[in-house]
Amino acid sequence: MVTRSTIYQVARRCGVSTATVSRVMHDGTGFSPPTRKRVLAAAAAMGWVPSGPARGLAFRKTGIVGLLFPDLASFSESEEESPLFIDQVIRGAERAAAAAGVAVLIAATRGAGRKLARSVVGQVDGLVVLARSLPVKDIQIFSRSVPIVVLADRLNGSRLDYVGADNRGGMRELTAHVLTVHRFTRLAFVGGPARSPDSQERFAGFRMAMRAAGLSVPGRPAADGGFTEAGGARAMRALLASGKPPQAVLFGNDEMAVGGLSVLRAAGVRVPSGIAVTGFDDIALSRHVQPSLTTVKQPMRDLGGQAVRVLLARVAEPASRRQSLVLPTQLVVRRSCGCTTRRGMAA
Amino acid sequence: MVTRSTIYQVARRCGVSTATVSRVMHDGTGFSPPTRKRVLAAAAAMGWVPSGPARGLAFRKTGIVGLLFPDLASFSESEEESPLFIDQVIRGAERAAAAAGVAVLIAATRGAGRKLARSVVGQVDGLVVLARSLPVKDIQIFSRSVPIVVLADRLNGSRLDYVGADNRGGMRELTAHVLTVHRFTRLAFVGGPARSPDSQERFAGFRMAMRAAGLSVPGRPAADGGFTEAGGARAMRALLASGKPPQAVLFGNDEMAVGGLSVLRAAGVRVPSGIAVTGFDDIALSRHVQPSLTTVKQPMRDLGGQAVRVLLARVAEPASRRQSLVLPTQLVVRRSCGCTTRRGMAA
DNA sequence: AAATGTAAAGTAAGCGCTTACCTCACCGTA
DNA sequence: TACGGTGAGGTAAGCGCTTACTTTACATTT
Repeated sequence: MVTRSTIYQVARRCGVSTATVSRVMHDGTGFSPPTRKRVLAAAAAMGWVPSGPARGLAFRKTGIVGLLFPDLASFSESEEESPLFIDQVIRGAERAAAAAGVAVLIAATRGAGRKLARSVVGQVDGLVVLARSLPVKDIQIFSRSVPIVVLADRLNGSRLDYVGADNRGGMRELTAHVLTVHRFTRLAFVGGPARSPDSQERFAGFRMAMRAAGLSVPGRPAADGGFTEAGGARAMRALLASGKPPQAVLFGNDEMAVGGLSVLRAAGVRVPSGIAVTGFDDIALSRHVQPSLTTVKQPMRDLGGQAVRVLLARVAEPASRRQSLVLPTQLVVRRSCGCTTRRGMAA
Repeated sequence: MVTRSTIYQVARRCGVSTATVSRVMHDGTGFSPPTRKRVLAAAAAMGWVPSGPARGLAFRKTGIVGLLFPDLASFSESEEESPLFIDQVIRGAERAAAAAGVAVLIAATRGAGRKLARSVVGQVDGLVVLARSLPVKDIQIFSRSVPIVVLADRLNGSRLDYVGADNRGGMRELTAHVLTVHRFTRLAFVGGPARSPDSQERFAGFRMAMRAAGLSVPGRPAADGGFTEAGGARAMRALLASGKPPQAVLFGNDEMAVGGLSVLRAAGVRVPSGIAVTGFDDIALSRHVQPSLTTVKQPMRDLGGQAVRVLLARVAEPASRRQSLVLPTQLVVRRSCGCTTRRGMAA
């Protein structure tokens, strides 16, 4: 039978008051060595574990940070292929949190997740909200109760801390690579959801590079692939069907690029000789597809880690200045763009 | 400034008692429609979010389940390649939990994680302990405070609920495939850590199939690859160096197999024509390596999900009978064993 | 008109822990 | 001998919420 013993029971068992037990447990002062020993022994014998809620109430601090994310997985085509992005973020967050001695409470806000989200908010010292896992309105509301840092897909105009990757710079660099190294001139950019700031920023980077190269700059992405593999495939099919296909297709993320690649394979178009392809994110899969995918590496784990660090900093210092952290991305040249370099060793 | 408002403040604002507010919030009875409206409005206006700790204390239930796992990642060679196993487990757990309206508290118990583990125990209604993330002794101790289900790598002789995959059956089936379909007779089994029940069970399955085929049955694995990619590579090198290499190498998990494959590639040995290779787990990577890996699919996500379900069942019904759930595995035939089938479509 | 029932709302006792404040015994010192 | 100082340890007031038990005010019933 499981029964939590309380500090009161421990106190009784060794004939002291709860205050003394509490003091011993906190390595405080106000007790003699023998007493300490007795208390420790009793606690161990009873398998006492302090009640989180009780401590939380008394301390007004739970030692837990929350991580809210959208349930990408349930929208992905394959149940099995996990959208590594969020897994990595979780890991990074978990590590940074563990380093500070706090645990991470995770919850996906699939659609009607408001109730769960609320309960999470009530339990944590601070919250990391990944991308659009929560309506902006709720983010605002909840931010009255706990510190929140927005991770990726920035909320423009908000006063909340932000951590994200340099989408614009990354895509600019990638585009420039395709433009200058491979000398393609007819590029198509496949975006994610139109209102996603991430997608917008990447598109902006694409435009910057196009403009810098003196090429005509499209006003909008050639297609919207919704950031999913299936969407990428759809977009690719559309591009193939459209009279004169581009020389290179720059996908807004890797998952779409993977979808695009399989459409090209099915259509008998060789990559990169027929059409070059690139992605964004550098998910684990990217180095293993054929041909391996040229992409921009998002420091996913760092994103999670930094988000938690920024969060904890704010928890410790609520009045500190707003932080907005833009982590650098890194161009990862593999085969799909036409380079023959053998970087990013294929497995 | 972030300030949590309390139920007391909400009560004052609309001139009722805290009891009334609480009742309204719980959709209870004992208040008039107009009162209800006032309370709701006040709560919304103040952005009130119930305090988790306070509820937890009062209810003696937090609505959180914990998931403890070993920090595989920090031991893996590459920082980037994530050991998908645990990511999937987390996802499965998160989903099952969300379906029941509870959140998941995760924490890796890297070495000195006892303190964090303790605090997790204090915060949750129940705990899933993945593999050997906690010393058996601690599992026992903590199980006096909260229901615990052991996930994978069973604790033999324990009275705790258990959820795991059919390692023995899976490996038996795989071995039989290699034996009968491909007619190899010189097989080598590369195990994980010697004391890992998972590894032992897989080896047992291997032996069963060998015995059934009338072949000589080794007393111990041909090598110990520690379940890591690097360990698998080491093991493969050892096998190559050992005079007469086997016709097929059955790795105890996919990560080791991947390590083995790269060693073979580097050594110029073709797979499967030179040496056939198989894995176990079916991590996402496996279908993308060259050649794609024949393996046994562990229902990783299900494992996490079922673990949580079993846990919640026990939380709801502490006295119910001990559950021991062994989930079926599934043979996934790809190219690395010599089959030319084109199942498990390569990406 | 008194008795009874009922819906609405308040009172206050916890839940398990922390901690400010207090008591007590015992020490050294003037 | 009286007194202040000090270390050990106890008391009890919260922390924010739930809920059993009451109270109050009417509406019904006899």
